[in-house]
Amino acid sequence: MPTTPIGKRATIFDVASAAGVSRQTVSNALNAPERVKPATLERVRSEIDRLGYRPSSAARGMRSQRAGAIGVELNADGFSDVGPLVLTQLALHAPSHDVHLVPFVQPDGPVVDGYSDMSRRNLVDAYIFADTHVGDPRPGWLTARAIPFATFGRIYSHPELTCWADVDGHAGVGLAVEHLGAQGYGTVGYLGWPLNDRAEGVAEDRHRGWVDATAARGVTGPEICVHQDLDAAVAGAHDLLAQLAPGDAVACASDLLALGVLYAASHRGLRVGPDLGLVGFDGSAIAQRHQITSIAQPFEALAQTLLRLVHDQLSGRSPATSGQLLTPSLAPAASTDRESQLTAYTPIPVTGN
Amino acid sequence: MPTTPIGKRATIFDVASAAGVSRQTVSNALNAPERVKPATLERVRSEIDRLGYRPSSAARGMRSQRAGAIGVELNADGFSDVGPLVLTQLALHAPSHDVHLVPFVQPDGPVVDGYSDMSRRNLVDAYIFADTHVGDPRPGWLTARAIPFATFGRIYSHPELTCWADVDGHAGVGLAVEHLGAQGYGTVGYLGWPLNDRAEGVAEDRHRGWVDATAARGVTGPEICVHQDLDAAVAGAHDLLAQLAPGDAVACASDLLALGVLYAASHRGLRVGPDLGLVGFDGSAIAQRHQITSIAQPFEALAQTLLRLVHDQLSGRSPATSGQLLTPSLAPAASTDRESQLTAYTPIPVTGN
DNA sequence: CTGAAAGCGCTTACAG
DNA sequence: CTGAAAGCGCTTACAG
Repeated sequence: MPTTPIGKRATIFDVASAAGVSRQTVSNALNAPERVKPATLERVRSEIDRLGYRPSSAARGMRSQRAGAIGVELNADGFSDVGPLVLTQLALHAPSHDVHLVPFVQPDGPVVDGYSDMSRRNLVDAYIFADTHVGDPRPGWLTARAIPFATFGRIYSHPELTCWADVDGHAGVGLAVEHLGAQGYGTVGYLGWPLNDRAEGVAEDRHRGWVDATAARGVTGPEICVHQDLDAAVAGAHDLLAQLAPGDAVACASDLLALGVLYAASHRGLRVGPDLGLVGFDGSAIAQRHQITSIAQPFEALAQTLLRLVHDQLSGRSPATSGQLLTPSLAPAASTDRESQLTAYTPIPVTGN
Repeated sequence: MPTTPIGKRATIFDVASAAGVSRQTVSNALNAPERVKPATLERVRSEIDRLGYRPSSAARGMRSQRAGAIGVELNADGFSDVGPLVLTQLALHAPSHDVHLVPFVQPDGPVVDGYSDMSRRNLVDAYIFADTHVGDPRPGWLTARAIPFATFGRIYSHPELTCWADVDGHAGVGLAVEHLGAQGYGTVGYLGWPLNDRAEGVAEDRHRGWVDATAARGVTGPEICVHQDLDAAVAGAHDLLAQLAPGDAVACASDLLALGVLYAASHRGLRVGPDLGLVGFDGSAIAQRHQITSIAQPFEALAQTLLRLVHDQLSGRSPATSGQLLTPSLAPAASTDRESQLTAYTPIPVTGN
């Protein structure tokens, strides 16, 4: 296979001869600048800039036995998991940790094949992945081989592991309840997910946030749990709204569930904002599109934390003593504020039931 | 920085001595199997399997002067561009082209910095990116340096370049119109984007699909163009529906616009399906969630085509003589079929006028 | 069909 | 503070 020419790169040798020093001094200027006399350093650096020199990734990796890369597993269906937003933030911040990302997909669910292959080729030094669950083979396999990794979401298969970062759903829903209280709404009901659902931990985490926050207010409210589906959300919201009065509010486990509340409320002649408080969760496109106040996931902090977790392990630094819980923030939508003047309502069909 | 031990990998030397051959023979078995005697090949391969040997990515890259990687630029906002779905498909099919992906983000829009840096480090051999536009510096910069690349979307800055793959919006909207005709709907109107919009080419492509398909039917219809925004879509849909009668239909440039039609229709007491035909475009989560028939983008074919385009260039093969137009497919939603029995309607508020 | 030599471009010891 | 030597693990010529 002939290689397409891509212009001659400058090598460390070119920089060394241009600066009148040896190759090692250039290497030191890059990797241990404190060992180089300031005047020499300055000269070397200016030659580096002039020639546009960058160390060859392959040569550096080969000598140092580090790929300088983090494998990131994507979900085969292209949704959820280490979602697009986290991946974007990871890609944005990877350079500051001196690594690049290598995304990969395993068509047959959470197995270990892809990890085994990439590690054998020394393609990556560590991994980031999401959606761990009881029975997940990945944390155990990696741990047994002392391969560094960090996960988005608690590691339910190995509660003793601390190399995870997660959204503090408890605090997030707490924020939602407080916000609704501060806006003057009365009882705050909850539309959430079944507690024994697939994403068991997440459902419970967010639910307890509502339990504790409403308990703190001294006023609890009705709750309904439904699966992550629009029709189910609408039906659940009707049940919930039947137990609430105008001036009350609903906190939701997700923006999709909040959209269901929006539909059901409208069907019942309730205006979200003036008549009913509503806060979703995730800060997703749904919330933005329908102007629903939401609890925004801290994607940037999540990405930075995950990168730091693997970076620390790669540096042999002592691991964190506990998982990292990151607090989401309130993303208010002006038009669903209590004071907003909603005037236009458009009826809309929802199929099913 | 001490390195965390990750278990001793087998090297080409281990395989060679285990199989009783020299290192080059192992290399040949991997890279030019036809040059190795079948019996020897078999013996080498069985040792490779037994030892779990994989060539070191860094060593191979250094010697062959190929990174074996494709840089993929992601949009800084995490949406659109080479979307999550294309990226997933790229990651899924990259191994069959013997490459891995390196996603990267440029915080300051479509510049050339990231490309320059990655190429200087020999981190990737080629690039894939999206959203080219008039004045885009990337195609010219890469072409001048003979760095291979392929784009998702036509290259408006360099019409002579053929290294692109795109969705055939013309054919897609044509499919939509034909489907609506086959279902027995009458006039087919169009809710699209302004033709001089940012995504100029896409808007025009899809619009002409409607023009040509309705002309072929011998019955044209009303058209309205609005920006990609739910409120604007609802307003535009009202204008459009005012010019249509029950039994007519609407084809849309996107699923979000189709959602606007769904809302406006419901507001006017029209049931999508029995009273009004509706087809969106993109096969997005919106269409699935609201059970809107849509034109699904061919993400897998797109990814495979993009990989093939860069692979051909890297192999020095003759480039394609024209861009690759991929035909999307109809993704019918049973509940909005003409014959469906829609019974449940839920009114829903849309904020803004 | 198989093997001995050279070298890809760095960094890591170590010696001055 | 700076430099000469060695070697990371492969593949690419080339010689047998």
